[in-house]
Amino acid sequence: MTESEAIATFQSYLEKQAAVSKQEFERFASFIHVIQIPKGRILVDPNKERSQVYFVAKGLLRLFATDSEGKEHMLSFAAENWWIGDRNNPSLDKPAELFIDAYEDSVILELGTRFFEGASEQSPAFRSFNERLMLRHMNKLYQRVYSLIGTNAKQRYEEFLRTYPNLAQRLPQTLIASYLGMTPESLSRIRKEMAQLKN
Amino acid sequence: MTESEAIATFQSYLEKQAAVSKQEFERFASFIHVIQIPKGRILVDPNKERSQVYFVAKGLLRLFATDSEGKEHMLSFAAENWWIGDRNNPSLDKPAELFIDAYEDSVILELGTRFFEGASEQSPAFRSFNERLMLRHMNKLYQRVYSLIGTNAKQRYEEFLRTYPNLAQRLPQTLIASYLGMTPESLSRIRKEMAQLKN
DNA sequence: CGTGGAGTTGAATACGATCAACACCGGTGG
DNA sequence: CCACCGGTGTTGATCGTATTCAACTCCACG
Repeated sequence: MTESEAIATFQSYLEKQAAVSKQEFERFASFIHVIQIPKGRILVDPNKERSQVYFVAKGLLRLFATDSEGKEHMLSFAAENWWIGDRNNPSLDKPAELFIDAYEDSVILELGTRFFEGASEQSPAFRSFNERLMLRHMNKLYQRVYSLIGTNAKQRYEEFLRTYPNLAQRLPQTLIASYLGMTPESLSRIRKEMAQLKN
Repeated sequence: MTESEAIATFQSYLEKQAAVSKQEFERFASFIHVIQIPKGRILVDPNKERSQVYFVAKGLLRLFATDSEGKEHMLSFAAENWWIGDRNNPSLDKPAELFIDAYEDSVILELGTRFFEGASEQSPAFRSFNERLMLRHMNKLYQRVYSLIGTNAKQRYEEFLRTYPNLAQRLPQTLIASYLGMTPESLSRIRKEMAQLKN
């Protein structure tokens, strides 16, 4: 995927989802920075400060934290037409460090403060879309908190399948398990049990 | 606490935190609706649609979900100078229902879409403060997700004590336990263990 | 007083974690 | 072409953390 294809993807996304016109888009397109990133490469780590918001044009990124023992915990992921990033307020103060890396070869758009300021000024439609997006994001997080404090491992996995049916195939079980707060072994057993009940 | 004291509290909060001037404030103060709510009263329930954002001038509110068995799960709470609400996108689609109630006698400000639109138009300072507020809120949610998927019950409680030292005294253990995704019995044992280690 | 909610404690249970062995596959290099 | 390897997932056995159920204490409040 070329840079201009990536930008075109983004433009069409904003046109459809946010009702941002082509003309408006062109006024802030210069703040966009396209990045090609190969599978496995780390995009953001807590040492090298370079924490922005990213729009995924192609591929799959993940946001995770490592604990004191080096174990990784999936906080978030993003495939095509999704956003990811810690939106400039990094750090889970704790003994945890935030990373973003590419789980597949990806093409992403790096969007900094200047982009958001520019776009919000140039396009009221973008501003209100961005606000709605953040609200939706917060609601998803509440949903996830609820399922973590209120349901067991099997229910969480079932909800995951309902919410992200497509990603369930694309992500390895290890990552899904981590996202859901369980071990890969547990997830494997849950899947086995579910498969048996089908008969 | 009188209505005008409540509004004055809010005004002074916005002045200090958001750099909103008194003059600006007066231009959108008319969209504010003060509510006195006694301990135990339900403010928002999934049936009666009346879901806004609330600013707590005095008292303590909690946002919780009930599951299919009627058990309550604490999603959030708010004491003085905090915000609470599901910001107009209700519903954890699931078999869960969202409620907000007063855990203490409270005085709160009801802030609807018209308030946010008005304030953002009248005061750029408010708009940018509101955006920062949402970012901070999202980061707190990520922090909470991390502690739920990455740490055990004791660590979660210790983190809670560090993050909300004041609320730890004000909230009954039942609610803290629910907030942290454990049973009251477990929390009780954790506290016992911690008290013994002190000696 | 007496009643009910909150917290504590104990015993038994269960869910999920851990540790370890193995199967399966896709890719790499001899 | 096959042998080997590492990564991913599966399965079993055991362990441990947290839940469940139940009884009891302690207050605050009527």
